[in-house]
Amino acid sequence: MAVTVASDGTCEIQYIDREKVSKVLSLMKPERTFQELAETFKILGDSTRIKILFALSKEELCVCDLAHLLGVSTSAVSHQLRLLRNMKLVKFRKEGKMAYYSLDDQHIETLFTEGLRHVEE
Amino acid sequence: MAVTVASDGTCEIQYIDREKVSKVLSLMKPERTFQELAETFKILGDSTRIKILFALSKEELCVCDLAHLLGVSTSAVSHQLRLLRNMKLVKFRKEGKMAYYSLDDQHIETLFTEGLRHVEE
DNA sequence: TAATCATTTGAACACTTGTGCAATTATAGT
DNA sequence: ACTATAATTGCACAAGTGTTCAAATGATTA
Repeated sequence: MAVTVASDGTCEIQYIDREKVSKVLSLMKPERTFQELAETFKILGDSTRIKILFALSKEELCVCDLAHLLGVSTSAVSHQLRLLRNMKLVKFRKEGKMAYYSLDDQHIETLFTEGLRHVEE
Repeated sequence: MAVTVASDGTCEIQYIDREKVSKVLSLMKPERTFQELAETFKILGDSTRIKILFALSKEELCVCDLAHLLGVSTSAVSHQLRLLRNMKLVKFRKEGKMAYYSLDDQHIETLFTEGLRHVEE
């Protein structure tokens, strides 16, 4: 066995169960899938955003309603809404000065319902 | 209507649909629940950790196997494993020099299976 | 046209996070 | 005891994140 270390820090020697590793390797999803998966979860990994999504799953609301509901500034809510909009998780409709937001992806709702089940045991 | 702004930046005036807001308010979960939910998703919100969990859902593996599988350093893997250990998502068994890791929470598996369904459409 | 207000935006900031590096621990073999 | 090695750990640092503040935008009303 060679006794060198790859420049990227990955160990080159050490013990490896080739059989297990190649079996798992064959089961791995493409890199892109894992990245999208991580991105999806990352969006849900913030309590402000979770609360926004939860609230919108119950009712269509404007920015100010959301701000009141969560006890944060409208600016903070708006920044997060933009993120959620870019990820196509919420949509909005303009009515005069107001912007009414609602969920754009009910998949997400089942995802965090599943998460709730996990947290609430 | 008063025209002041709360010190915390929350808008005090602006239009609020009291009925909708109080309805949603009554449906909100306790703060703690949202935080735990966010924490859970945050853990899944990193592709290295996702891959580790995915791999471990297929096979019990040692740190070096994981490092090879993912193409990252054992140090990086170990750092992440500690996180996952602290969150009680993985467990490990020591055998000689090796540490064999496996999933400790199959709930998580269903969670990211659900996530996969969402990503893979 | 002014004034008001809901919302958005950009810049700045403190804070968090993931990884590399180097040192360390623990176990096994010689 | 000495060496080798699997894994862990602490430190440092670049990159990323969430919020605030102030300014800007766009719509409504006087």
